[in-house]
This record gives sequence, C-alpha cells and structure tokens, in this order.
Amino acid sequence: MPADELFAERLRKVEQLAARGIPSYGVDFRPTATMTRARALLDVHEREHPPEVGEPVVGPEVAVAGRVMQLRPQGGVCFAHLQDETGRLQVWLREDRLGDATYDVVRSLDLGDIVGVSGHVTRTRRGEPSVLADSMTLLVKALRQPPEKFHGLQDLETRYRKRYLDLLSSGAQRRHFATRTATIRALRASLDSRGFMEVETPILQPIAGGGAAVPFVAHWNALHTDVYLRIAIELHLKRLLVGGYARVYEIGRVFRNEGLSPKHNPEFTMLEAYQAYATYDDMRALTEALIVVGGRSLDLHPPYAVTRMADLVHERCGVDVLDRWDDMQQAAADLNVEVPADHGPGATLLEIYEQRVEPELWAPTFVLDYPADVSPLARRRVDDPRFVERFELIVAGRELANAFSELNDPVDQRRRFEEQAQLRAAGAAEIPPIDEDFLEAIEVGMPPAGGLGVGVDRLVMVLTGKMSIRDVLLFPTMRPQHRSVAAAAHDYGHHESPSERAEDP
RNA sequence: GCCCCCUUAGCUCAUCGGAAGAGCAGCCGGCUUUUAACCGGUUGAGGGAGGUUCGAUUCCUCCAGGGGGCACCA
Repeated sequence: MPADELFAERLRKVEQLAARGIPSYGVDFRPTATMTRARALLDVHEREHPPEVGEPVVGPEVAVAGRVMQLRPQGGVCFAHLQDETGRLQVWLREDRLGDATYDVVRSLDLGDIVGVSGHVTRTRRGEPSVLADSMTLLVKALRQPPEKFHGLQDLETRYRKRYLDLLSSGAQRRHFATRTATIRALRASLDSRGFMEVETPILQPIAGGGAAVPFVAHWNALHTDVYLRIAIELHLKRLLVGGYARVYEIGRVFRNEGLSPKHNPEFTMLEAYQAYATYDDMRALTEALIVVGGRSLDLHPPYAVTRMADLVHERCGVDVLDRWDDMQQAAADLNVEVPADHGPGATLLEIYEQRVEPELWAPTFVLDYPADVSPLARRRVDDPRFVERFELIVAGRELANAFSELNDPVDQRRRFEEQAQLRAAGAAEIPPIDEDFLEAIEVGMPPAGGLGVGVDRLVMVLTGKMSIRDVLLFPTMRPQHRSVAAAAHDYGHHESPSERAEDP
C-alpha cells in the first residue's frame, strides 16, 4: 500500500476517535516509572513476596508511557511492547478490564503510536514482565509508520537523513550516541577540575583565522556585508589570555568549506584549551589526561610514545632531513613523494611525513616539532628556529590532537602572517588574510602559553571504533535533496549578496 | 572535481530481455496469557528523463541521491 494511503488510513483513525470525543494529541500523562524501573519494581516485589505456584503476581502500581513497537492483538486481549528511552516493556490490555470504549481505542492502535498505561506490574503465564492495564490513554497517534519492527532501518541514507527513525528503531544506536555525550561530558569535567574556564566566542567572524581552511560565507543583511563562519577557535581564546584569564577552553562547532569524506564533515566539534605559563610539554600531559578520561576499551593508556617528526622521517624513510634541509625537494623526489614545486623545505618535510609516516602510526604517538613555515601560530624552538614547539597526537593513523607553545612575540607573529599572506596572494584560498585585530591584542601582551586542539568527532571515532565520521554525528551533513532546496529558495526569497555575486571557484 | 558500485511496495529482501514475488506493516474477518503471535481473505512497487528493441525493471546515455576510493583536508 502506497505511503499516502497508509498515511490517510491513520488520519482516518484520528478523525474517527475525534468523532467519539477521544483526542489523539495533547493529552497530559505523568509516567511514574520508566520501563526499566517498572521491571526492577517487579523483581523487587517477587523477591519480597515469592509468588505461590499458579497464583498471579500483583506487583506495585505504575504508570508508564512509550511508543508502541509491537502489537499482538487476539480478540479481547492485546499484548503490546512499549518502548521508552530506557527500554521496552510489555503491556497487557484486556477488554474486560478496560471496558468497551477504551478497548475500541486499543483496536485502532498502530505501531508507532505513543500511549500511557496504568496498572500493576505482573508476569504473564509465559513469564514476560508486564503491566496489566487498568487504564490506557492514547497520547500520540503516529501518522507515519515506524521502520520494520524486526530488521529495523537498514538504508544508510535514511539513517543519516532521518536519524530519529534510526534512533527509535535501534537501542544500540541510542546507546552509541549516549557514549558520545558521555565522552564530551568527561572532557568538560576534566578541564573544569583543572581550573579551566569554559567560554563562548564568536562563530560569525569578519576574518576566519586560526587555521588554514576555506570558510563558509554568510550574509549579514542589516550591514550589507558578508561574514565568515569560524574555522578554528584559537584567536579568540588567545585574546582572552591577553585579557587576563589563565586557563580557558571552548568545545564548539567549527566549519570548513571542504568536501565530504568518512573522515571529514563540513561542520565538526573542536575542543581548544589554552593555559598561560605553560608549554607544549604541559599540553602533552594535559592531552594524556583528557584522552584517558574517555578511553575505555582501546589501549589508550598513557604514557604515549614521543618522537620528533624529523627523527621519524629519518628512521622510517632513511633520509636525514636536517642534513638535507636545503635539498628537501630532491629528498622528496628520492622517496617518490610528490610535492608541489613551490613548497619550501618545511612544507615539503610535512608532505613526506604525512604521506610516508603518519598513516603507519597506530599506537598513540606524540609527533613533536613541526616545521615553522607550516605552523604560523606556534613558537619557534630556541635551538633550531626552522622548527616550532608543536605536536600532534596520532592514533590509528589519525590526528586526534594538535598543540603548541603559543607564539606570543607580536613582531614574529606579524612576520609569519605576512609570509602566509604571500601564499594567499599566490592563490592559496585556505590561508586567511592578516588579522590586524588579533595582532593588536598580541601587541598588548599575551603571556607565554600552551594551546591544545582536539578533534572531538575523531576522538569519539577512535573510542567507539567507528570508521566513518557520519556514524558519530547525530545529523551528518548531507547533500540537500532537490525538493527541499527548491522550497528553501522560495521561502527565503532572493537577496543579492556579495557571496552570490562572487564567482564560485 | 574524477573513478567504481548501489537505488525494486511504507519497511526488509528476492527475481528477470517476454505477465514483478515474499515477509513485515496496512485493510476485512476470526481469536481473552501472546513473544517477529497465529489463521483466512485482500490492497500496494522498479529514483527521474531519454535511447536501443517486436517487447526494458533488466542493455546504453544523461540527471539526482547514497556508499567507497582519489583529490582537497595545519
């Protein structure tokens, strides 16, 4: 039967109930127990009042509410499994207890409806814990069918686009996303307990800096100007260090105008934390402390391996990159690593590392000391200014964390921004323009500090063993479907904006 | 942006160059301790647009969406 006929059939039931004065929505009902709690009450009752053989169990009275997931009507009796957040429980609906009027409602129940049931917890002849209903109230008539009751929702696209269907038909999925929340809660608690202050900083920015990524553009009608969605949190948190806070962090969404992949979602959750009078060595300790909070099944117990990038490349590729610094392009060529000709030694070294070393790093490893020219916000090493005090934590070939001793020398910072600006002028759209407002803040004086960024989604992927970032996002970004795009364009009307006038690259 | 694969009923799955089949859900009837309840009856489908063919769901082209890979990705 086509979807619209199934829909019409349920709507017809709503009207029939209404004709008899029975509402299908907006009915107040106060559950006194969850499904899990009601089961527990039955267990306790049976322990304290062991039932005689053949005698019916009459446990405590409860009121439960949930979605109808299974229906087994058989004439004057009907068994249904109701589901709430905690689980499922059978309710036992009898015509002789409910009366004709209510039992007519039972006869019209469909899978997916939400009902409230009051009665004593008991156990049926087959031993199934149940609520023997003294009353039943229809709370919601579902107009659309839930997914197939046995196989659940299989279609990946539907599970991503209509996550509510995925969740309501899969307790495993509900538990899975609860672990994501638990992980984030643990990160927050850990930072709070270390004296970090959680803050909120702007998402709409005139210059989206703090990283290298093409930003999303938004239009601000009142000011007739475009603004950008942030690509990182960094620069505002550093302004707060200037302002005098010693330890700040934010867990929030950042946006990068890039393609989709199992490891990339255009919007994702970043944790950034900054600590005054600390270095990247302190950030390493902090990273270990944070990761172990969420790390359960995986072997993520610190201490982790610590190696310098130059040493890793030397060991794994047999190339002494420090020796061949001025010859790095040739070193890459020798290793069959393709590098754009305009890459300097540092960028070339990073390319070699990312292609040849990083994918092989499975056990948690801190990779230390990145080239300075690819790390414009990090402090140079005193002993070798070609490198900065920066590390990434690599687990299973993925970057989980990125941290450095923050650059607080405003003169060096300006010089590095200007070098970056040259790359931008040469066509690197992912390099942000110089942020004078940020430089001014640094010029007021930012204490030496360590900073840490953690890709929360990737952390959750590692902790839960998921291979796709879509599986740790409740609502992953999906390509808009045509019908909704047309409708949205119509709803919003047409506003000429700089972003619309700009050529799409 | 490129390459490969996928799209059959509301859901879960079959089949096929020659009348598209099932389970669940739905509808009608039966059933007062069921468990993916059961029994009888019954409605309903090839993502979209073209092309090849006597005939296309099947073969071809394009489009859309999805999955994987590449590119991109501090």
